[in-house]
Amino acid sequence: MAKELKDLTSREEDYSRWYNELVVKAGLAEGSAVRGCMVIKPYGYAIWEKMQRALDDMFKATGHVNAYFPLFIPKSFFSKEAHHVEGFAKECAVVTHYRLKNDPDGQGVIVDPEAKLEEELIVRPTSETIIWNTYKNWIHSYRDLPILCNQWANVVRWEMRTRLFLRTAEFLWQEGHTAHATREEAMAEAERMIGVYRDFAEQWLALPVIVGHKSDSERFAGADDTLTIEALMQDGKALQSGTSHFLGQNFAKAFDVQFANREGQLDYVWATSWGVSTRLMGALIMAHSDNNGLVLPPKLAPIQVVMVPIYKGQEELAAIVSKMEEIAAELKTRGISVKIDDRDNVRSGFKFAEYELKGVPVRLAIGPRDLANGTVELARRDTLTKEVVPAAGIAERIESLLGDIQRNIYDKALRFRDSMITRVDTYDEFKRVLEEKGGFILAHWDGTPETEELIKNETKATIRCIPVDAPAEEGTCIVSGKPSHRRVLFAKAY
RNA sequence: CGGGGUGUAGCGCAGUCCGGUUAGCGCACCUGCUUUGGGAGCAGGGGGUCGCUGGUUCGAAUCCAGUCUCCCCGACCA
Repeated sequence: MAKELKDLTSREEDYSRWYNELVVKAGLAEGSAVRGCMVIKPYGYAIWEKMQRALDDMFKATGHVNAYFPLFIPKSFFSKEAHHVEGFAKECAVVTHYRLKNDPDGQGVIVDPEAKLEEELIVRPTSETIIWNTYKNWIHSYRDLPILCNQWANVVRWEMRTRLFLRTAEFLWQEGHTAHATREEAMAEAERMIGVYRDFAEQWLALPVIVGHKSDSERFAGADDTLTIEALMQDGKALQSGTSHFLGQNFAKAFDVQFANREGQLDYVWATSWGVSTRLMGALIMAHSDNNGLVLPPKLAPIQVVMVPIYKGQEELAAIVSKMEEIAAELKTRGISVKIDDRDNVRSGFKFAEYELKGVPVRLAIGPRDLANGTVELARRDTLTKEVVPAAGIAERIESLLGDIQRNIYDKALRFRDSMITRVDTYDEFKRVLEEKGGFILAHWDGTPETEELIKNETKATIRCIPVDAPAEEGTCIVSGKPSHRRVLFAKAY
């Protein structure tokens, strides 16, 4: 039987197809009846739930609480912050009516023209406006600050082109919105949260990221500063995986949110917002998968250990399954999720391939030979290796193996990422590296939007970020030759 | 929104150019037997408003018009 999955290839087009096919075949998500939207299937959603839980814990640990704000935002809210509306107006879904009626001329229903809304409602593309309209009522004194809220929600952005997980019309995310008494406190909050995202990406997704500031032109609409984590995919393209914005007093001024400070004077509050989305699922898939399918970090795998019996006849199966249940019980007391696949309508070889496609980190096979010898066959997904080991002490061994796999996946991604960072000093070299190798490029830039725009138009590469840990280094811009004080990070991006 | 492709069984496709038996094939599914340490074999069986709407015709999956979906590329964007 032919392999279901195409080969992973570095050619851009094929990589796109491979990604899409993998997402569908591994049972993560599929297209929907509505253009640009997706159905997240139970297996994919289970991964998202694990991400949610881990992130939520990290938010709580940094003093945040959850809240919920409306899906619909009155249109007028968008005109209050000029940059914000410019950034989002073009891609919003708009509710204009509130009722349907039977079509008088035939079957089906039509929009009732009588039911036109006086003010249109915008389906939230992000919630800054409605939240700041609400915070206005919550904040009167410095004693009301800080407000540290997070919202888990869906948002809609009517993008022209969509891709499963990476850019869908509707997507799931969390958005934190905080209000502070001082500029310094708000800046510290924005920096703390990008740090939370970096830790989450590295420790849970096993994904190394580069933290930095966005350039003026890539900054969030309405922000004074945008911090980002940038990850590298296996095809050499970058993926913005999370952002944290310092909003200054822009939204406070737009929504007139003032408070009395300790000195009894009125001042506008300082704000941040930060978010990560189901796009992280795309990052997870593209960063680690191989030709056999997904490779999931154990900490996010819905099934961490799968057990496949190898048997002839019902009696043998019963004996093997009973042994497996014994091991499974022991694993469960250690908090490890286990599945025993005792289906008798597919053969073991089929199951092996299927769980590899789904990225299950550890596989245990037990056959009559193992029963006789007191052994099990232990296979790991990340290296595709297997060995026969004693059944005694297997739970402990698996627990430590899961940790090894988590580390190994991260280390592998880190080695790849580091091998794909190239320093260049001329524009010719820049173009050559981009063409032949891809990945991140560190180069000097004169800091002007004109140069940035020119590079983008000529090469499709953008400034992913100005890394926070970039050492001061005198040099000259690769395009204009003007002086530069540090290198910035370029790449083609999703 | 521009260019290209696509839509026929749960999935993947052929058939469309050149209209004409009861619309086929592979996988999956069901039944039986044999198999089982890396995607099993044989035999039998079930499953279709051919994306939707309208038109041409004695007759449309096939021709014409309109419309929608999904995929790829570009612009936009997280």
